[in-house]
Amino acid sequence: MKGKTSLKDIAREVGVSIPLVSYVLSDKGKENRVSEQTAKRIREVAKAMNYQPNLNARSLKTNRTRTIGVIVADISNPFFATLARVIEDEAYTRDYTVIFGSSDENVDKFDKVLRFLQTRQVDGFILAAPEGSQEMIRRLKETSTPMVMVDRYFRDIEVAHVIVDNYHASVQATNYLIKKGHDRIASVMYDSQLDHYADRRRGFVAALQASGVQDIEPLTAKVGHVSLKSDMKRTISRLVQEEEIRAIYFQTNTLAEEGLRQLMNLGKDILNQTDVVVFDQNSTYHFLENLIPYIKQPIKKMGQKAVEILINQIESQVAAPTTCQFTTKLKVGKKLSVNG
Amino acid sequence: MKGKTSLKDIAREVGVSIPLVSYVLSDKGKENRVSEQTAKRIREVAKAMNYQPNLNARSLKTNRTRTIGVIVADISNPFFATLARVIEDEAYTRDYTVIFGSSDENVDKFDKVLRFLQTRQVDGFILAAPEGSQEMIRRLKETSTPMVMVDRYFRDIEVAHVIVDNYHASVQATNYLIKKGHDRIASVMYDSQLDHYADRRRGFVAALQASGVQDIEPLTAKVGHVSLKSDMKRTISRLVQEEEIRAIYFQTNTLAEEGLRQLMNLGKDILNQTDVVVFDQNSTYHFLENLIPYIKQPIKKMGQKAVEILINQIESQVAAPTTCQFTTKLKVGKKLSVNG
DNA sequence: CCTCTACGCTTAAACGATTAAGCCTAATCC
DNA sequence: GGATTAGGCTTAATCGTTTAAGCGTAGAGG
Repeated sequence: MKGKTSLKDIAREVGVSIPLVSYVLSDKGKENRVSEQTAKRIREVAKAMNYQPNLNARSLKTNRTRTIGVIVADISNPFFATLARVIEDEAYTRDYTVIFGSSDENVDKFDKVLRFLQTRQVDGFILAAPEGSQEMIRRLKETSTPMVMVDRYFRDIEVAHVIVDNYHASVQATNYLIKKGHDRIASVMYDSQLDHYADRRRGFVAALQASGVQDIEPLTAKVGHVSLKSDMKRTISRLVQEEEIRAIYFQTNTLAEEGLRQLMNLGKDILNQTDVVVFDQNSTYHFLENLIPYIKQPIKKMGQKAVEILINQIESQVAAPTTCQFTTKLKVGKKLSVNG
Repeated sequence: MKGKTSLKDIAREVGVSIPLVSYVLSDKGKENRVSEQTAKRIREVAKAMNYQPNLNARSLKTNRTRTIGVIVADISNPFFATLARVIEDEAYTRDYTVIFGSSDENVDKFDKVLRFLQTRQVDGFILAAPEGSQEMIRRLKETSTPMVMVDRYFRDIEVAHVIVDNYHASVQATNYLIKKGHDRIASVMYDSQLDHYADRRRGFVAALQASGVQDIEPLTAKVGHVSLKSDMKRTISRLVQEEEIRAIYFQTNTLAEEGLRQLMNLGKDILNQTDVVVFDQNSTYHFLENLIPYIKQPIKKMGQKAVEILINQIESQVAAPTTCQFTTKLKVGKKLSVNG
C-alpha cells in the first residue's frame, strides 16, 4: 500500500496549493472560485495519478468516518449472515462502510467488541444485543451515540429498534399447530431474559390458553446457549418420549436445527410423526422448505430499515428514537410425505 | 459519539504536555524517562476520563490501520459466512479489524469494493477473487499491497494463497461414486474460468478415465451463475431423465442446493435413487448430514492461515508469496434410507 | 484617480496522534 | 570546580485532509 498519491503530490505536480486541490476534488471548486481551467487540470492530474482520498485523514477533520459498526450474535448464523449481507449492501449504496463483530451472546465479548469499534471511530451502531447488556446500551445512549437495535430490544430502554411482532408471530405459529389438530403442543426456547424471547413466549402461552389449554408449564422447555446440545437432547427426549408430544414450536432457527437433529436421532418414524414449526427460515431446511413451516421475517426490509434509521440519526441528529416493527408471515408448504 | 476525550484533554487535566501523555499511554514511558509519579497520575486521569485512543489519528502517523479488507463472493453464503467468522475471530485476537465486502462473483463490483476498501486504508486484503479479476490482482501486486487469496487463485499470478487440493478432492468424490457401483457419473460445475474449478474438473475427469470411462463430455454439465436456476433445471432434467444418470457430483455447495431442489422436483423416488456427493458441506443439508456425503474443507484452518500469512506480510514485509494447500476429507455418514 | 468588488489563489490552523530533538536543573565524575 | 550526564519535561514537525481567512491584481464605478 505504498506510494499512494496525496493531495500534496497533485498540488506539487499542478503547481498549486493543497487546499485548491482539495476544493476541486471535493466539488467545492465553484464556491471557492477556482478557475475552470485550473480545476480541469487538477482533475486530470488526479486521475492520471490515480488519486484515492485518505478517508481516515478526512475523518480526523470532519469527525465522521462514514463507518458503522454492526454487532450480532454470530455472523455465521444464517439469520445474521443474511442480515449482514443486507446491511452491507444498503450501507455501500449510501457510501458507508460496515465493520462486523460477533458477540456469541456473551456480554463481555459484546462489550469488548463495542469498545474496539468505538476506538475505530464508527459513526454509529446496529446491534443485536445479548442478554444483560443493558448497561452498555445505556452508556451508549448517554453519550448520544447513534444506534439502532435489531432483532432484540430492551423494553425499558428507549432506543431506536427494528424488530418483528414476536408476540403475534408466536400466536401464528402456535395456532397453526392447533389447527392441525394437536392438543398438546410444546415450545422450545432459550433460557434468556431478552424481551423478544419473552414476547414469543407470551404469544405461545396466549394462543394455547385461548384454545383452552391450562397446564402450560410442562409444555415449555428452556435450553441454554452454551449447553445447547445436551439440553436439547434431554429436552426432546422428555417432550417426545415421556410426554409423547408430537407438535413442537422451536422459537429460533438454531434451536430448530439442533432439535430436528435430536428428533432424527429418535428415529425417522418419530421425526415424520412430529409436526414442527420454526421461528425464522433457515437454509438448514431450505431445500426441505415444503416440510417445515416457518415464521418468515422480512430480513431484507429489516436490515435496510435499520441502516436507514441509523444514518438518519448520524446525519441529522434525529434524537427521537425511531421504532419499527414488522409483521411476520407463516410460510407453509405442501407437506411432502417423507414416507412417500 | 461526542465528547470523546483526547490526549489533549488528559494533558490539560494533568497539567503536562501532550507527548508525555502519549508516551505513558503507549507504554513508552520508560524509554522517554517519564517519572513514575507523573506516569501514574496520567494513567489515573486517562482511566477516569475513559480515554479511548483515536485509531484513525494514530493511523495517519503510523501509516498502518490494523484493518484488513476481506472480499468474498457473498457473505451470506454458508461457506463464506463461516470463513468470515473465522477470519473475524483470528483478526480480533491479533487486534486487527476486518471490513467485509461481497462481490457477487462480479468483476466490476469486486473492483468497486476493492477501491472502496483501499480508500479506507486497509493494510491488506484477503480475497476470494471472481473470474476475470486478474487485472486487479496484478494491480495490487504491483503496488505491493499485502494480500492473500483464499478458495481461489490464479495459476499464472504469483500471489500468496490458501486453498484446498481441489484436484484430489474431486478424485475422492468421484471414486466414492465409482465404488458405489455407478458406471455413469455426472458432475455439475459452474461455467467459469477460475483455476480451482478447472482443478476440480480435472480430478473428476481423471478419476473417470482411470476407471475406464471414455466419453466424458456428456457427463459434465456447466451452469451459469446468474442463470443458475433455469440452467440447473435443464441440466438435471437432461442428466436424470434423458441420460438416466443416478450419480451426481456437485462441485460447489450452491450448485448442490439448487441441484437437490431440482431433483426433489422430479419426485422423491428419483431423489432417493440418486447418489449425490457435494463439494463442501453446507448447513443446507446439515441435519441430513447422514444423507449427503461431502468433501469437507478445513475452513477454520484456512481462515486462520490466511490471516496469519497476511499479517506476516503486513508486519514484516515478507515478499515471497506463501502458499498453503490443505487436503480435504470425504465425509460419508450412514445412509439413512429416506424410505423408512 | 481613488475605491470597491470579483476573482483566483495562498496561508494558517486544526483534527488526534507519534516521534525526534531540545532545554533546563541537579547530581556525578575526575 | 568545570564538564558530563541523567532525569523530566516541552517544542516542533508530521501524517492527509478540511475550512476559514487573507492577499494581490484587475476591471468597474463614481
